[in-house]
Amino acid sequence: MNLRIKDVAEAAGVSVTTVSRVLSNNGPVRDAVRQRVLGAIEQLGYRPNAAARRLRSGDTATIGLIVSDVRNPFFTEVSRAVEDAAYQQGLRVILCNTDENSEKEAMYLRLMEEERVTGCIYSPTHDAAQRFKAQAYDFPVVMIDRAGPAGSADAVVLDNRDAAARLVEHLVERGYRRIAGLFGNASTTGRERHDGFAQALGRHGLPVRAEFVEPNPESALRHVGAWLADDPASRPDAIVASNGLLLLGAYREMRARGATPGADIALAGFDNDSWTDLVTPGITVIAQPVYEIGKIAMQLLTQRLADPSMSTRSLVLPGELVIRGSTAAR
Amino acid sequence: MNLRIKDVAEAAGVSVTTVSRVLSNNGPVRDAVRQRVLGAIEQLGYRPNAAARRLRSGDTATIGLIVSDVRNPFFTEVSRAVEDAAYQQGLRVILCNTDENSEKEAMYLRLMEEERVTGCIYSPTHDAAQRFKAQAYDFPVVMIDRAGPAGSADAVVLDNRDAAARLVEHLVERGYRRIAGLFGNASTTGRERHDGFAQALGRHGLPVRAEFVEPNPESALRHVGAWLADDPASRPDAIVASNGLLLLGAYREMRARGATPGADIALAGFDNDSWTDLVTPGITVIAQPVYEIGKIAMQLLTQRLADPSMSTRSLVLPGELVIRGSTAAR
DNA sequence: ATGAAAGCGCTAACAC
DNA sequence: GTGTTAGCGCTTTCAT
Repeated sequence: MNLRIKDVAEAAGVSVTTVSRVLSNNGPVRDAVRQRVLGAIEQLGYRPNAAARRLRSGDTATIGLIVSDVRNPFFTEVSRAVEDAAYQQGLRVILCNTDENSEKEAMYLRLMEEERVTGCIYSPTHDAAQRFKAQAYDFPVVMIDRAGPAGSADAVVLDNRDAAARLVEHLVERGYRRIAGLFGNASTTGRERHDGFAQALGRHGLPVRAEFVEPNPESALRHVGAWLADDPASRPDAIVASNGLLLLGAYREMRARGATPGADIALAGFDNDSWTDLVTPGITVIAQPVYEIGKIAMQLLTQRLADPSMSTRSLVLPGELVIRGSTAAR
Repeated sequence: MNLRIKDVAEAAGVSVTTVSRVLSNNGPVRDAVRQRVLGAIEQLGYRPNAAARRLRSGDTATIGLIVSDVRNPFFTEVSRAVEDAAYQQGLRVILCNTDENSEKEAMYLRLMEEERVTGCIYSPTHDAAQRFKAQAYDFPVVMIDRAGPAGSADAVVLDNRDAAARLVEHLVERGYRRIAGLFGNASTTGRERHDGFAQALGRHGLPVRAEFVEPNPESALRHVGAWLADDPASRPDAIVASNGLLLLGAYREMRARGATPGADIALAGFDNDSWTDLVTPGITVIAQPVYEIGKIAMQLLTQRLADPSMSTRSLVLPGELVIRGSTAAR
């Protein structure tokens, strides 16, 4: 199958231009001729060479998607949304996992440049987001989950401060007073959620107990373990986790130590991952419109592509507080 | 940044050939010259054009990964394993979700051809697997999770019959007798697991109650709902689900109807998805070596690329029975 | 160790 | 409505 467009042209008795026009469905071709070409393509089993096409046309029809880890259900869903939207528009997706590692991040950004991607959807670590210079790239970038400094790039993010504050309000209303929080140390998101958390506690004159940790279940295990080992009189009566991975670790550690969320200590956090309503009692969470975030990111990208001069936009979506048994009234 | 290799050559005062040699790190270049070229690249911010490279070299360094849905935790993990292995070897990955839809499947296979992928890792629907002709493709294909007819392509799969049989043996040993099974109707895997299930029941002289259904939680809901509505004397006393999605649906429906797995009716199935040991009681499952499946698939692919004449290999991995409370003795 | 030049397969001017 | 041709940016003989 090392057929070239020329072979098709000969088989159909037309020029390569005509074949090209049929393939890309642009430019005038008589219907009879089109059928003849299509027939030849079919019969020979010809497949246009994507690399040649991209080189010549200067349009790669490729978008890059850089996330920390697809195994995080948040990014699993986002990536599916992005891929659905992309393939519908005839765009190909290159998916990269950075593991919150700045070296991988730099390497994948370089990969995007070499691929001459049409655009890129990017979830940067906090440091990378601060340093990010959109002008350094020839393609538009849409940040998701985490934005850089205002105006540095289009972004779609959650209203993190508000969501974290609502979690605190809910806990306070339910009678909890010694509220401790676990926040991811790698992302802007973690900081914003911390700020909303701390401010809300401050409004109630409550002490702020917070840790910034590596955003994985294991680090949650350690910190929650330490908290639970505290003197019962002073240990937290409620724990908040700033993302699904930390929430999972916190839950596991509580169960491992025989603590029932909502009975012994309240537990709440971010991300309505499927396990949170499967366990008993269910876990109170801030649900993010996950699929929508991916979909909107693609829309922002498409619009930016259509009009590069448009001013930078940041879409802030509200989280939804889903109340379950893990924050039962004291 | 519309720099070409020629610009780098001029800046460094060498020929494009030399720059190319430095870029691909092959061919002799004096160290002083190499440094000069590297400096020019760095200073200009040059990035080689991947499409041009691929077109000229004929090597796309790209592998295709076709799965039904990355949101299925099995494929999430597999895809992460494949991507890790691929990027380590300097290969790019194109990920496609077919949703068990044969049109999408055909379209993505065609995409692989146009991309001139180096190789492809593919989880076909049952029908596509039967029809699959490896000779029709210019690149090697490794099937995962589901194999085609013997010898049609390299494959890495679970020992499905054995695993399903062990699930049945376990249930019988625990005192269950009216065992019903839910099996995916789209994949070879579902059939094999059904066969192991049915044979094991047969060995014990037990009746076979099985349904082939669309492999998603919703269809499990319906069937389990119908079973639970049965006359208590004749309704199943144990339910087996042939993959993680069906198991999840079965679990939800049981809880919705107030049935506790392991107390009222036993529940067991495939895929050690994270929720299965979070719920109480935990769910007895066959755990698959998921990350390893992806990793091995890449190894098979790499070896096949190194020696295309090698005879077709099918790697069959054992599942691990993880016993939890959902199959407590009656 | 380095360079000149051909050409990968396609699309887009431009001519007719 | 169709064809001729230049050239996208790179790698790879083949010379030197």
